[in-house]
Amino acid sequence: MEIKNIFSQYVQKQSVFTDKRTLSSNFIPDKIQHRDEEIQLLSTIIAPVLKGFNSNNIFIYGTCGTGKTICAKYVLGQLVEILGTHGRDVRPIYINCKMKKVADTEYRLFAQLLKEMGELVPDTGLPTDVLYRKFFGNIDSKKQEIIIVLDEIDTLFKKIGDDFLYNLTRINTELKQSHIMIIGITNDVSFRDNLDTRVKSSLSEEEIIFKPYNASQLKDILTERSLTGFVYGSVGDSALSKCAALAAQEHGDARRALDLLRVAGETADRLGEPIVTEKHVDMAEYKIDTDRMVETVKSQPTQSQVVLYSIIKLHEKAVQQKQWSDKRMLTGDVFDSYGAICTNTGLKPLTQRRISDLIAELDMLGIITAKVISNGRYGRTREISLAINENAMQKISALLNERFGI
DNA sequence: AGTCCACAGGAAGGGCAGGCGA
DNA sequence: TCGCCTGCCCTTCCTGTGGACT
Repeated sequence: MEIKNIFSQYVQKQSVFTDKRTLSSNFIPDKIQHRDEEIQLLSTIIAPVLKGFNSNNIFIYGTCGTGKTICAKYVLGQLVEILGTHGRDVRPIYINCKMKKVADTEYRLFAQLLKEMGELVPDTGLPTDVLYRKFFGNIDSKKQEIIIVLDEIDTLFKKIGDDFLYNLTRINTELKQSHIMIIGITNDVSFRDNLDTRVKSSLSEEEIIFKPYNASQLKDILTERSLTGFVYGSVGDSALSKCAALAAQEHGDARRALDLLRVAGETADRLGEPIVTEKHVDMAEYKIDTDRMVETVKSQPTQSQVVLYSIIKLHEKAVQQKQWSDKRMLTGDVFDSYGAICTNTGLKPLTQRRISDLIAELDMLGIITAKVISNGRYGRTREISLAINENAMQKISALLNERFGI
């Protein structure tokens, strides 16, 4: 079919969507359902800012998709609106600490904070304390309240420790005109316990816990969003229930529920069907998992991809030899397989120590599972297995075969 | 109870790319 | 341009570890 025809057919075709943006997990609706208490508590803690008083730092805990980020953004949005009318200067800065190469080191965190304040600094080359001073100078240049939202703060803590938190809170004692407030958002409930005592005491923070949504609450959220996102009557009630039920199984994850509904709608559109049904939700579930995995693998550096490729090759070999149940993949096996692939492709091999770290990273990403086990006198190692579905595996295997296969 | 294996994982340092100031 | 500084990635060296085996 000619491209022109594809486009013209697309334009003529009826879509189930009216406004797809409202089905995105980043979309902030006018009213957030089933989070009244949390929003009220958050607002109460932040409220002193309205009178120019310093407010406490806040830590928001809750599993994935429980509305932590959206509520924080919602409340800050309202605050900025009200403060604007009072002529006060408040500046919320949102940083996602999980973003690789963006805010995953202390240097990058401060570079990102400065960027958000309109000051660009080089990616490398400057001492970190120079960035501190720049940041300090920037915020203290006028009277203002800086509210820094550090999303997924536990990821940054695991990587670089808690010095950055200590430094951020200590800045307040030196600021003459301004004040910094920190809102930390984390999935890790034990996050605070792992902090150093001096950081804990300098934080003086309040805690808010977001409980997971249940299936009925998720359905309410989906119903509300579907009213603005879909053509009236184009989403079956059973499809909404299925999205809610599937997401409820995954720790009440609203993000997941919205993704499922949106992709189910896209699937129905692509098939030219006017109503989104359970069948589309099933197809969406499979597609989301596959796409996410493939994208994650694509974004990995070469060496990580080779390590994953060697794990896939070992897995395929075990399946071929029908030894899958009794043959386990260990770090040593992966390193040997990796070495062979490097030799064949002419790639410079890294050391086993480094490969060990890369295996741990792949585990963190959920592409593989690597469990530390002890085989008694046969040593302590990691038992490795793939954690991706068959469809994703085929796509990833083809992708890596093209790059590293011989 | 002691030994031993195959690593895990921490610490220190080297090499590299890139920025800064003279 | 050059020396010096930085962060980051990686290597090298090392100690620690859990449980099967002796």
